[in-house]
Amino acid sequence: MNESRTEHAATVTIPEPGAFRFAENLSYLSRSSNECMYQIRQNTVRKALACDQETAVVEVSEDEYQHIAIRFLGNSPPSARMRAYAEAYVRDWLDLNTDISSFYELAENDELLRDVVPRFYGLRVIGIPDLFEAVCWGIIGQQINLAFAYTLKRRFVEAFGQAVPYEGDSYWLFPSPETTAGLSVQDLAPLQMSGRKSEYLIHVATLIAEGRLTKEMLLASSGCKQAEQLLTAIRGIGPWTANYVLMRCLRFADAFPIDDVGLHNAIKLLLHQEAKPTKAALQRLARRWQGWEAYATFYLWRTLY
DNA sequence: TCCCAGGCCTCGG
DNA sequence: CCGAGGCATGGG
Repeated sequence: MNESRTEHAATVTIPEPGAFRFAENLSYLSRSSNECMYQIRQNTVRKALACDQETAVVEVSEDEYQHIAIRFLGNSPPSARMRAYAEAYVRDWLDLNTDISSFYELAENDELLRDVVPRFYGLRVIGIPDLFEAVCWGIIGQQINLAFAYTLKRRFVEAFGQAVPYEGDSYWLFPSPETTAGLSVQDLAPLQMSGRKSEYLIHVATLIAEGRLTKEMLLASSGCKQAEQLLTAIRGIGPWTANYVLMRCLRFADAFPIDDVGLHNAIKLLLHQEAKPTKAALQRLARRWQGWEAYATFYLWRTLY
């Protein structure tokens, strides 16, 4: 064995659930070369994590026994807290705790999913475990093309986030709500962020920094609809952003961004139609996805890359 | 130049 | 409740 210099038993392994393929998920993670929150290299993904004041860079890969391996890079061994945090983070990120077999069963009888699901077998809804990051990504992505959204996110992260260095590269931690709450619209203008979006970001940062919006609060809702109402009451968060966040961060399987233009385009292309589906057509399609709207949406999005 | 992007808010009917 | 207009900018 050719061991590297990190000798502090700093690997956590997680058995993969059924209907999971690491490569398929890595393929989704690779969709933008402009992504700044992690780096793909060969068959692994590297990312900075922070737990309390402690930071780490981890490399997530798949070992030969169908386990996910989280290896801590760097010379200082992670604390027990950090190890536990990293495992929970990766479980959430890659959705390792969800049994999706009933989604796959449902897909077999669906005119759209019947063909799509086998193409991307083992793909999970990739999460954005941090609430502030998820809301920001939603707001940033409103109304602009995805390429520009990635650019805006990168500028925001590199201007106000924290770099964790490893082997000459910077692994970025997302800007904190506290830092963002202290910014002004003028601070964000040089990033080419619109004034309106800057207001939204700063406002939601303030809510989260003050503890007036938390994941616990949303998870304690009676259901997806009530959680959606909590979110859409916030300026800058409409139905699309709310459902996007509920899907990617809170992991409501029935979250459904029905207004999403990407979803509309995916359906149009798959059905070889001239026009995008009407709202009524979308509702009709989604009736069969009940309880799994988020997964259905994510798989349909996947067809676009 | 024009239109579309992983929308949302405001305002007038 | 519903539709139109404005927002800012990049990319095809």
